[in-house]
Amino acid sequence: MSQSLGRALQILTSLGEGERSLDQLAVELGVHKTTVLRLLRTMEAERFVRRDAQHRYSLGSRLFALADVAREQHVVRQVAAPHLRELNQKTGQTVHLAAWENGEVIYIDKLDSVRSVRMYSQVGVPAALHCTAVGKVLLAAQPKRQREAVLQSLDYKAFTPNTITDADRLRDELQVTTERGWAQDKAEHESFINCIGAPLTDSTGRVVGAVSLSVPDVLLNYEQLLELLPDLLATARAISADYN
Amino acid sequence: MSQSLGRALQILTSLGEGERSLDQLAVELGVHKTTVLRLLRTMEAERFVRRDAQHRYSLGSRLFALADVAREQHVVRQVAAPHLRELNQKTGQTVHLAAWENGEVIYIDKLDSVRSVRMYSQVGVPAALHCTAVGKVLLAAQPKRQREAVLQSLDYKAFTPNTITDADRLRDELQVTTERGWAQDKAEHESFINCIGAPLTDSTGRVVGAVSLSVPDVLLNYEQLLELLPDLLATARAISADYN
DNA sequence: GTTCGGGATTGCAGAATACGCAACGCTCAT
DNA sequence: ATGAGCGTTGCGTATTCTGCAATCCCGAAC
Repeated sequence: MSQSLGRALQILTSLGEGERSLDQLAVELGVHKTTVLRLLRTMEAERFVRRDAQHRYSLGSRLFALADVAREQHVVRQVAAPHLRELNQKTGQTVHLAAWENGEVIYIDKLDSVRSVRMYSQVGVPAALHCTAVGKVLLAAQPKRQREAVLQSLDYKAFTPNTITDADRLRDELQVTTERGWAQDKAEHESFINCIGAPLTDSTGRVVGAVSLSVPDVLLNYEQLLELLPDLLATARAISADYN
Repeated sequence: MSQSLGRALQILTSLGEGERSLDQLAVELGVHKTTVLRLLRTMEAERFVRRDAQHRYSLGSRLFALADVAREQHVVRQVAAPHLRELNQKTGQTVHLAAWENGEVIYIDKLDSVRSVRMYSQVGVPAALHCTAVGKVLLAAQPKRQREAVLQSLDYKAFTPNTITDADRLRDELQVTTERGWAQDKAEHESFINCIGAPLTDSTGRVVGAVSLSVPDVLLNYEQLLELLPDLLATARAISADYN
């Protein structure tokens, strides 16, 4: 592992939370100002960070440019996008697209509900594995070894009273998920919000992503949400079919 | 300057053009595979890159997450956004927002024309300084020393027959720009596309950005474009006023 | 099932590189 | 004027990075 690069990435992450001055960053990383300065210089030269007139640093424009491509490059996203829009319009509810990345489940795309009820998901950020529909779908699809490893290492934070908080119950839940072909989240992550999620597969049957519908209780109760299941599954199938 | 960090940024830039394998990257950078591997590992750990099952590397999700914040953070963009939308809707033409960053002019935001005539600008990417309205506005606003330095170092690439190709003529043009308070681009960057641009100032009068309108000749000739000048200037004033 | 080959990965020793110290400079405020 | 608070620079040291060579892994071909 490269030390200086690691620190540089820390800097970027930190700048993601807001502007910083030179030694604010030095203190945060616990290194000498000089070190931070040299890293910032390097990143500034490539426009990964920018420095304003008052010598405050923030994220640079090369980052937007890259991010736009990164998003587009995501093959899953490309083929899924039109179908997600359709599902979003037909149901009027919040639609999520997520993919397995590097031992985590990451939200790749999000289409908000027409009634903008705020949800704590964000594109590019990892989803909890034990209490989201997409998390369960993707975890259930992992090879046994990896799945077990993850089951053991999760911290099972209880977000709501319904959250599954131990490996055994989650293992059972994954089993059910695999068998019926979709996952549920009955207010396990956010109180009063239920979700259902389905897997996306490539031509070989390998799971490459997950789609989900999220609906606040006040709009539809869980049984009413289930009436949208056929739409969700149809969307998942359509995306999978497009995904040659 | 940090060497390893520099190489890491090169890797990211390269991945921005598409997926790469380990030694594709090694060849591209002209370094040993080991070196590339260590850098990739570090970035993978922070989700700046991801690796698929076939060991091909691509940009990771941390990047989207950061970019979203970066864009929002851009103070200019925040206050400008609603006004730009308004200008875009009123005129129906392509609107650009750009800012000075680090010796370059970067497009921060772009709202397309309703008639989607394609333009070669892209958010996050630098604009040419000698042949775009935003470039002229922002260059004209730089302190003399820096302005002169830039004037000398530009390469004055001739994109069209109208492009200004030497420092002296550009210096005059900047002079005019400053005096009348707005800049023109009469098909200097793309043939058949004219632009007008105006500066955004903060409360102290310092120029913090530029807005421009771009219209293809087939829709409006230059004189007709000038009829939109009051709208452009009004928008620029409104943004500047909001920018406390 | 075995062998082959391409690519990824690891250990290691040498050397370039990044590190932190300390001194300097700059700007702003008192 | 004077000083405080930051940012910046030069430089010697040793830590970190580098590239080589050997090894491993995985899939393909026989």
